Amino acid sequence: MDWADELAASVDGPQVVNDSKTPSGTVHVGSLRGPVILDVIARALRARGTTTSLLYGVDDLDPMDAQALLTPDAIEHEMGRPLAHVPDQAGDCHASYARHHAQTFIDTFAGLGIHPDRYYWMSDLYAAGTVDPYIRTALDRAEAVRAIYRRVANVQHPADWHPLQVVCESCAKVGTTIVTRWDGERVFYECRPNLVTWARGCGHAGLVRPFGGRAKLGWNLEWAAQWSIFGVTIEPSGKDLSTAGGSRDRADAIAREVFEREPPLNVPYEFLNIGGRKMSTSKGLGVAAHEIVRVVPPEQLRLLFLRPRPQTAIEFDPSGSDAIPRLFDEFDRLADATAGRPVRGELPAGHESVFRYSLLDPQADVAGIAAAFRPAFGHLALLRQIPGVDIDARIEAEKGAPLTPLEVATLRERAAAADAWLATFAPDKARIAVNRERLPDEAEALASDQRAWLARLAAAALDPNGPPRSGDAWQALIFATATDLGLAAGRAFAALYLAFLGRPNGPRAGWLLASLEASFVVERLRAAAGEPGKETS
RNA sequence: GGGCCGGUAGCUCAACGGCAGAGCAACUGACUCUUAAUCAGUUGGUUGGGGGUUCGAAUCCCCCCCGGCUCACCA
Repeated sequence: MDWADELAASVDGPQVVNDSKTPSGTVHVGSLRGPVILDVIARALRARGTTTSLLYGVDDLDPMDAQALLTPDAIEHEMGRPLAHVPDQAGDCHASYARHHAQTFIDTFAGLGIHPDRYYWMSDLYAAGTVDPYIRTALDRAEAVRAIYRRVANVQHPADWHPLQVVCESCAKVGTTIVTRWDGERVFYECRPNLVTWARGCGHAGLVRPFGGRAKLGWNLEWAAQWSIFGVTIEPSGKDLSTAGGSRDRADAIAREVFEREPPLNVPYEFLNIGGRKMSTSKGLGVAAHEIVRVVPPEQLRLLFLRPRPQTAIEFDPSGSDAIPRLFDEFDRLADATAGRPVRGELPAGHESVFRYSLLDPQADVAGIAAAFRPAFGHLALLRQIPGVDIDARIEAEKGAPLTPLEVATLRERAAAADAWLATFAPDKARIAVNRERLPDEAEALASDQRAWLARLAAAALDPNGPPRSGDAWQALIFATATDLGLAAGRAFAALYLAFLGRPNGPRAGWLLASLEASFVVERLRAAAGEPGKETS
């Protein structure tokens, strides 16, 4: 964890770490990198004893622009209105659309162990008059703001443009209005039908005191105002904002030149790419966000996001790959190292921090958690596919002692994740399916000594006391018959897997056979041996 | 067009001025209850290309190639 600890070591004095988000819709997994980085920075600062507060803003006075999330008849009326004023479409008792969607990301953050000291709502700050001084300054210095836009972003606003949008007194929209005059107390604004493509203004014009929530600063100015209001010292931002001439450059310049305050330290971060492409559920590229959350538990997801340096793009391609099992393995390796168990291979720099920051609870008993027994994900995925396996008993046997409550919880979490993985991303080679219809084509590759042994096993299964009933019994019979014929155990097992699974390896064969009906097993053994199967009486 | 990130073993990545490494995969061997386990070992590299700085460059500088993201309207 070089990056967060280094960052924490590079700053002096109390720190205010901030981020904010527009509650316009659901949160997708790629967008969780920012909050994780934010949280890790705060934890790293606190680990050094730095007084730190972690803030998260809800930009709920931003205009509604997510058409897809509205009912068709609500689009004309709601598009362009402040999110805080749009009714909750879900109708589940939230005061507004903004409250509803903000709640989903607050819940998501909490699920990832991210608990800001305070959530603040821009609609509240505007209503309370907290933003008014910045509105006044921005209007007084509108020419300076326009100059910044020209210089920094090469954006040429009209000479009468002002960095403020009034909530229209007639139609209540904020996304459609433009301010063209400021007399020191009131602004003149127009609600234009065609100012933006995604919402239609009503044509109203008026003169209004733009304070107390009746108007909203432009995005870049609102950002800079937040910094001044809260004394923000560190604020990460995604590459979409951190690009040259982008929002962050503009907000930085506005902070310095208009609000006369040094902007916070930026920690630009890259995104999460799925298979080399930006994760996008809407385009059908990559993977739906909610699926990943089901397959990757919170602590592994934190690890995924915090292990690389923020400015490094994360390539994550869970589909048909071992990326997810590897993520679990890496987590377990870090746990082993933290617990003082021997670990193969190299460890990342500052691996203790990487593990500690991956945990949900910042106050967690790191040593105790690291020492806990964790079943390997790939192994668990295998066990989940074998019928009749008592997973709890099996894992407990592997540990060699009763599982603690924490270990049981980990096992449950991983078993669920393994099931979800097998149902979605797992490569075919990770899936075990007994081919019940017919002998797999791959069984043609069986050698004559293997076929002879399969016939022998089939015969042995029928005499003298009927087929084995347990995995142990099958396993014993497999070894006994193979030894009789002088067949190496490895070749015997390979023959079984080819006959039943169509592949040269598989799960513990005795238990696999025990999970199937004996008649089917015998029939298949004979078929694979080259004997007629159906005709056996 | 501007910006950012990346290109190192088959895959995922580390090394950030001092002998190019790990995990996984592959391959070899061991193991009579093991068969995706465990253990031991092996293979695998012109660090995208070219120049420069340096006693020494994957690492720093310049140019180029490739891949990706992002901005340029709004937030």
